[in-house]
Amino acid sequence: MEKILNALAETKRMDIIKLLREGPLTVGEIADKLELRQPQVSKHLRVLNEAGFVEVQPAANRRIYKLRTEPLQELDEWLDQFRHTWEDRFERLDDYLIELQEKEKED
Amino acid sequence: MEKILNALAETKRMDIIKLLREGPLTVGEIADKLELRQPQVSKHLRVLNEAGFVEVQPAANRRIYKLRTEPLQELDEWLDQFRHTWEDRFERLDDYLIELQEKEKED
DNA sequence: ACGGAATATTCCGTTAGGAGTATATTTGAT
DNA sequence: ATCAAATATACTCCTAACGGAATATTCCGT
Repeated sequence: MEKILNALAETKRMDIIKLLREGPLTVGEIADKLELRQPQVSKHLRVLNEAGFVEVQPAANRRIYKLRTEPLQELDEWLDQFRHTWEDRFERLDDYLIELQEKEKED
Repeated sequence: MEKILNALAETKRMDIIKLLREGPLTVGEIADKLELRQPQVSKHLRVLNEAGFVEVQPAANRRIYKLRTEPLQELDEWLDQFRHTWEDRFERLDDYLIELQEKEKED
């Protein structure tokens, strides 16, 4: 999960992901469309690959990168644990303040 | 969105978020429970705050930090654009390979 | 007003990561 | 076998960010 978030938390990599939503692309094409240098693209693709965001298909000279959505699904599942929270969360802050005062008295 | 992801993509901050799920806590309590030094906790809370993940309630000497789920909701909404993709995505890779060969012939 | 506790901020050293350039590697074409 | 194109890797530089220690700040109790 940390790897996934780290991969996403970088503008250029996020751009690549957005771009690959429209379909697979070669390294050179990505570099052209995003106006990045080829080495940077390769490096970012490496990170994305290690986080599971892309898969590679060699085609002769080139390598075609295709988006994988599994990491995003994982992120979605991770969010599950919070979904109930942003729906029926009751205000615990007031309770906590009282609890804190109780502790004070004990000392 | 970048701020949100950046805030999440850090182990300690993620730990703080997990911890705050159980309820609001003071800085000192967070430091104790996670075995972190107080200044680091304050710094991480600063980042979390700027990303909208926490709100603060001063109580005398202390400051009680409470989790906000809005950024997570934002993340959830951002994921929407991919949800259809990981359901009914058709294989475009083969098509692309053919398309690539067409381009070759043109040159 | 003073002192202590809780927290925020600052300064510093160290490290991780991104960008640029050059180079290695692979592949197809001739 | 050689060459050019596409890509990956290595090296260097530079900046951002984390961690630690010290200090500033705020607040309450006395």
